[in-house]
Amino acid sequence: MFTLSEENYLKAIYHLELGNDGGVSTNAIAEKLATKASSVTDMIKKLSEKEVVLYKKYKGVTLTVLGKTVAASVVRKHRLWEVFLVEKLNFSWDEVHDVAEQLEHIKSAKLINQLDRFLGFPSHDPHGDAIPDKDGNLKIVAKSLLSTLSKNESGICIGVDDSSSEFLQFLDKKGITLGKKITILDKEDFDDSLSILIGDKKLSISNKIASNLYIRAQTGQ
Amino acid sequence: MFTLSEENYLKAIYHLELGNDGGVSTNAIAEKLATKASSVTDMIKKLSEKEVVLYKKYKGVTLTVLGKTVAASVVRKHRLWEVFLVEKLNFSWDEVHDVAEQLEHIKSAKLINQLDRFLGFPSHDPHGDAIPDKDGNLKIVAKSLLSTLSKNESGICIGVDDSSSEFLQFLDKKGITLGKKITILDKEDFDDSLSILIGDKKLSISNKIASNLYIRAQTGQ
DNA sequence: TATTATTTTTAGACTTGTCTAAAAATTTAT
DNA sequence: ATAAATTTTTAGACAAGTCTAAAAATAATA
Repeated sequence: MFTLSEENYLKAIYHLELGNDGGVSTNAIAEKLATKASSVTDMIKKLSEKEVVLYKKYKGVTLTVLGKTVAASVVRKHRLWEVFLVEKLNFSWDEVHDVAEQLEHIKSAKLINQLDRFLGFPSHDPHGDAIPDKDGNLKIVAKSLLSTLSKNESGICIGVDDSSSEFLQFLDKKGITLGKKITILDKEDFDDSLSILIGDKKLSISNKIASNLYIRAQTGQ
Repeated sequence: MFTLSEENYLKAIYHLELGNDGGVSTNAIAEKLATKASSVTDMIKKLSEKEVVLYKKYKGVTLTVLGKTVAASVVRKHRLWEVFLVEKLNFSWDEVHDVAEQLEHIKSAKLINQLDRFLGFPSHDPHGDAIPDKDGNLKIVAKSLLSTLSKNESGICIGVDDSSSEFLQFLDKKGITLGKKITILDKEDFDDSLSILIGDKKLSISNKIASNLYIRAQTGQ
């Protein structure tokens, strides 16, 4: 069994590993968890003894297979609860994170399996992130940032990179939601802003926005 | 804000106060929480400083109005989650307690209000216990133990006193569920066992069982 | 009422998870 | 390649919540 704190460290390392290949640094973990490097070192030693991370002094950590399984299970719970909150309890997608951070630590295999079934075995959370299956495996979907598409290309909006409240609320306001088709009408060389078609609406969005939206590229137009 | 541990103490005191009138003793709390009297004394001091209990050395504790509100809110959450688990996730009534013990500590007013709405504002949990409203008030229903009824009297089964897995599973096996009408056909003087009619079935139950079942007494038969 | 038994509190210690400040190792830059 | 900057670790401290063992207060009994 793992404590709440241990689970949070494992989850942080899990997310950081997806970005970086190779070991995750002490400082990176400290920043992610808003804690101090010395605290991270202490916890890493504990996790290392529990054989969920591989640790060499000054060389950062990597998750073991066991560690990855535990972390994925926490992520799975987090994302399933997010779906529950949005689909069943009418939370908006920018309100779910803090509550899911708490719910992800509830320990009950039956609870999470039944919740999964109750929700109809969803594959993605409200932000478009894939939900790990019972064994911790993720279905990987080829995705690209909207900012990398060229003029006249189009794709389906499948997720966000930044999921801060501000950004999500901005998207709501503009009518940009998961599953909608987006077509690049024009690209401005000056500031890399885009003119896009979403549904039947024409919008102008900055490069910053376009660099935070994931698109499933479409074959053909 | 209250810690998980503080909430558990407040809940324990809340439940003990409903039984005893007057102060709740250190030992009673220790037994309820399966901890040591010395730990209870420590925590009581903390709760006293936070003004959720009144404490005089050697004289036990009582909840303040604030304390009662906090405790009732935890109980409210516990019971709403129990309803959720049974109604939506197909838990049986003997499986819900441990999970609800965890879920009751999740902090989010919106979560619990929306859950309440989602469940259709239930008034009772799966064991027949009333669910406190937002302000912590309980709807009090006159109830009597089945063992106190006389021959030919009847009533609706509305709750259990003992809610251990064993007892609940026993009731399931016998087909005794909340809402069913029970009529006393006969009472055995020798061992106080009862012959009852439940639905269209005749059953013989011991006094121990009858002393753990609550009945809403009916006017007339 | 004096003595015994029980309950409650205190004192000191331990664990978990955190912190600050300083030392050690590693990396970067001159 | 040596010095400077950065990262990481160690050492020691602290708060929360718990424990054991012993002392103090209260309750029960003779």
